[in-house]
Amino acid sequence: MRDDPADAEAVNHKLLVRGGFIRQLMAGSWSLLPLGMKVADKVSNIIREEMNSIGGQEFLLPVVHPGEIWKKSGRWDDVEGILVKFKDRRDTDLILAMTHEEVFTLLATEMSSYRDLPQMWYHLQTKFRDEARPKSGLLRVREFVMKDSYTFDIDEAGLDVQFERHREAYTQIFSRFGLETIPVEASSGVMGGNESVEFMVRAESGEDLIAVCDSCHYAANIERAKSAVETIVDEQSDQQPQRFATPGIRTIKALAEVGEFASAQRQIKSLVYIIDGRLTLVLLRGDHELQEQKLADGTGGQDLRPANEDEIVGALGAHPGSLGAVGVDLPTIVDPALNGRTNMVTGANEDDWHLRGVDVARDITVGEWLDVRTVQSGDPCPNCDGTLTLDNTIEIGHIFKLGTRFSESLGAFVLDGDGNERPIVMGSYGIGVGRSMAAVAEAYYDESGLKWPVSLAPYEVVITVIRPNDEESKMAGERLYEDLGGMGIDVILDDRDERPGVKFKDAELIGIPYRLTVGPRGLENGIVEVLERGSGEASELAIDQAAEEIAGRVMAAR
RNA sequence: CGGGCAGUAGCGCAGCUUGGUAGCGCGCUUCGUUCGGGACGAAGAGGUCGGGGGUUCAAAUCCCCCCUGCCCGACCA
Repeated sequence: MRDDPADAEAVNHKLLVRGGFIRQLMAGSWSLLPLGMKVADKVSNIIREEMNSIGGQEFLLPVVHPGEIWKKSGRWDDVEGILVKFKDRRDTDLILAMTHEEVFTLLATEMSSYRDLPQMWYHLQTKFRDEARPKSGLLRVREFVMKDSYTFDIDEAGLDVQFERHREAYTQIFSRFGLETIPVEASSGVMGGNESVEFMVRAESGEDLIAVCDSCHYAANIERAKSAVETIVDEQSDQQPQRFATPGIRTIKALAEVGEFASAQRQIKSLVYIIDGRLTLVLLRGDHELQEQKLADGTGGQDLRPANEDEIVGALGAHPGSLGAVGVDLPTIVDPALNGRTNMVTGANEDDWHLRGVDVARDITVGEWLDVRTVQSGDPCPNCDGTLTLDNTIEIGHIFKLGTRFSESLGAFVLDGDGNERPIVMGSYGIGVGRSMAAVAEAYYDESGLKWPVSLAPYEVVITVIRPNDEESKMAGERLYEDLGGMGIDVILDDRDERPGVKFKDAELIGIPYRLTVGPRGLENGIVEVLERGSGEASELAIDQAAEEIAGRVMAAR
């Protein structure tokens, strides 16, 4: 294809489609073409090598599962929405696997002794998640192949070891992909594990924000990131809160314009949430944003949503824009950035009125201090004196300490050395194959097309025969092809009867790392030309040494 | 699920306002001339105009319903 597909926005989408790697079937669903298949295979094989090297054993589990085991694990109801459920001819509930904890755990029930542990099992298998909004080519899809591994240990200490092994293997895998990953603390979400680390790659099209410290190693997903609070010294006020009229003012911004005393930093933002059915006030500094995931994680709330207007008016007697917590007897969660603040401004729970002179400690009944604010770029690091910045990233791997949720619900117990029955302690670890391809595409490209690293390139070398009708050129090209192939190099011969420019453009679009140009002009002098796609560097090699020299370079770069 | 944009040949697009039976570029086929960075000429092939219904003598074009894709948001193991 000469043109980018019109409906593509993301780089990986444009170039992978244009270069003939993938084709779309429907939203979030892609076919791999032969070129895409070759890259996917290389991704998979690198993952296999590294998984095997840390003691992983490869399996292959089914994609369609009985609904029953998902009911047992509790996920049948937990993940409503993206989990696809259907029935077979016998009216049995079935699901399409979105991951494979249940089935692997079921297999683990065969083990009965701590002597069978530890285990590390993995497979590369299709997952289906009915995402609300697939997008950005292969970055966010509904059907995809994932390497997922699962570890089984007698105790937390064992889990820690396997978790660390995965962390190292993942770093190694991604570095072989040519990607620099940032491991970040992440929220475990519905999984409820106690620790999880995501591997993030910086990319403009990434949809995950992470906070990274510029001086220490602190890095965390925005859903979890913390920041230190800069000290703010307020003017003291001995006065009780005073009402003042604020007709028509409904936003922090509008209120801030009333005067310096009401600047956003000096306002208390009052949000109303329904957490597991309980109406709860959440207070933040005016210029801070709530991080809903932190609220969910911090409260352990399963079902959490903003209150609607009726609920708010019913509970507080005013509409959003005039809300406050002074004198209110409701569960109240307060962000620590408000700790010790005095002389603040907040809503009076009466439309068009606010309060000033509010002293948090004196005037507000704090139910719980909980860090629930969203970290902003420029915030101080929670660990050191550094400053946090926010980066757009792609999540290409995620590792979880699962604990015993699945082993307990599905009955995977073993006897320990003292003869006591104990639930197996589990971990689960995932890498998306297609997403890895997309992330690499997003990282390595230019205006001419893709620039695959040698490790993932569909072909390592392309031999471009300028004039395939010229017998000498043709023979030289074929000879090189045979020689390189014989040395185990992944090589393709472009002897199509096309004009040279067409073949050059195609090689660049597809992103093959080395191009050997064979033409009459070079052959006269006994040379072939070498073009490195990555650097754009051109050089010449004697024809009879070219194969060996290039093979050497390729192998060094693998 | 809410908001926006779009669906016409394999790809990129025009035509729609003002109804008259579909066009351009690239690609494709054949022949010729070419041949070191997306060649040129000539002759061709290729279309249920996303689907259904309606209005009309007549619908790509007007009206109604639906489907699909992309982007933003909500959502997100």
